[in-house]
Amino acid sequence: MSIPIPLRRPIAPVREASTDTACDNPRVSKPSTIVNLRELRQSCADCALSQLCLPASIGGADLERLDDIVRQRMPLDRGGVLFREGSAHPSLFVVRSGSLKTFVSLPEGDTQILGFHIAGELVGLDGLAGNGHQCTAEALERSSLCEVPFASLSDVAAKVPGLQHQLFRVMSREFVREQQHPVMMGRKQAMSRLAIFLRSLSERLRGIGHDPLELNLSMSRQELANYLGLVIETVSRLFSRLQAQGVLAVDRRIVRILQPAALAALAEKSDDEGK
Amino acid sequence: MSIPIPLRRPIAPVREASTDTACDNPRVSKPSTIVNLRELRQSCADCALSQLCLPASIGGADLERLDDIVRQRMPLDRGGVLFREGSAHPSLFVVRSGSLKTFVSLPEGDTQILGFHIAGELVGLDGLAGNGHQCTAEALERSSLCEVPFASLSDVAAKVPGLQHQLFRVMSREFVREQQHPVMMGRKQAMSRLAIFLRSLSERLRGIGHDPLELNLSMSRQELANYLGLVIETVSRLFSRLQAQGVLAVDRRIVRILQPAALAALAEKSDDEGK
DNA sequence: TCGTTTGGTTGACCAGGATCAAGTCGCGCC
DNA sequence: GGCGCGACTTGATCCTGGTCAACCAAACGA
Repeated sequence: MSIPIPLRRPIAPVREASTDTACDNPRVSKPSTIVNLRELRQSCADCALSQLCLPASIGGADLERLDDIVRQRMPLDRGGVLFREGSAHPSLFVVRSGSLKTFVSLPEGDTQILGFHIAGELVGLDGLAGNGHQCTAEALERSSLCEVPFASLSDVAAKVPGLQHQLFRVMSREFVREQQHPVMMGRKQAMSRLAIFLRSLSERLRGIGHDPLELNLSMSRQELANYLGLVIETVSRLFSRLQAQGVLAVDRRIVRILQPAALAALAEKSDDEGK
Repeated sequence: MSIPIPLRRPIAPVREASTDTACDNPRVSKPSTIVNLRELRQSCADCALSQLCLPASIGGADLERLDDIVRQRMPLDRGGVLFREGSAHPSLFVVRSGSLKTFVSLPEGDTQILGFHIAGELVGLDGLAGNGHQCTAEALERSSLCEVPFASLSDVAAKVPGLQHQLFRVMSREFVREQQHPVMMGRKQAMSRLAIFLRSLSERLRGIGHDPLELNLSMSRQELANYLGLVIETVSRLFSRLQAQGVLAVDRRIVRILQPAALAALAEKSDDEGK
């Protein structure tokens, strides 16, 4: 099954004010992709995501060393590519606002989406093994990110033990998150898969202070189906069924969870027993 | 779908000589689970896996600091549990010989196998996020491992930049390996899934110097089916079909790849086109 | 040597989800 | 407004893989 990759918009820096919601620090005002140190330090210290991100439990002086190497990227528009499979000079990215997908391309022209990434989540861990990035990361909507070139990160982490430790923590956190994907795909009932996905997204939104019952899906049905290992028609039917049962209120990509308990039951239902 | 977890054999240390094949260094001779420093240093330096493992590109003096914290575990028998979901004091493990599976338990009593791990591979990355291990690791056959308590590892990595770097590399390597699981599960044709698995295992065996065409499966059909997101009968039928087509020679758990090209074609066949 | 057990294979049948094919809706554009 | 397009929905049909059940064979113990 192939996903038609939408045409890429140019990735050139955009100048107008971004629509970030997760952070409320000063806007970048220069066309450069690297803001000056003063602005940056402030951004890490003030960032609403700092507790989820690298700065967590790092003191003021050490935080400056981190600031030295963190680059704040210009916002990426929908379809903008953060990195591609095989690209050298890998970086670690933290999503500040918006959302991305990561995917690999398969021999016959198919793709497999590996994950969706919302604010506070790391992207690019696959690039640290020394062979460049192993997947492609693309924005699902206008998104802003912080970039940490891996080479510098490694250096600074060696000098700042707290950062090293936190880096291990967040890497492990992403590793565990990734493990949820095969758990979901292992379910043989399509309904379970969707329910697991919705609950997981709901929890992640809660983690960044959003209403966990109001899901604003940034991915298309096609992308969601691909991620779930289903076809688009099945996903569409599942949404309709959940809407008919009163579990969800679905309005295009806006999904409201009306009966969290019912959704949980669907997610946990095992494959064999009572279908 | 539930996997019946086999009865655990006692995990008590066993004294007789182990059957390791990957390493040919001196056998542990004391009932203690920690061998003395002299023996250990030698083991890391001499270990056939050192290039895949943490010592890679670490010099003599630094290697000793690593040796200080690496514990060589008594071999685990089939069914022996390395760690369980939720267990505190997480460690990183490197498989020296044998093989393990990692899995999570699901609400309704089901399980999902997350991966099979052969010599040279890391197990336990899920435990570094600070909430203990998030899955259970169990030996599929008699296996020996090296253990690195994460707390000490973190300390030493802070002092040995080369180790820190190598640690990032191997973590990323395991991260990428893990990403192959959903790629495989995303295929809708059962045959593709099995073919992808067999090829991947074959490649991993090649990486540790084994014959890549002679697969000695250490997991049961049940475990394999669970990993692939299929039922045991389907897996059994697939093996029979591949045998009938002359692609494989299957004798219980010994699988010989007779037509690597045919297997590759099956693995890469996309879901839509031609069947 | 024979039961017994455990793991695996094979067959018959069925159903859930894929496929194929029409619609429908929302939205930008002229 | 009306057109056209892409994203999504819905229906009808088919087929792969799940289910249920019987069978087989290697390993083990009495």
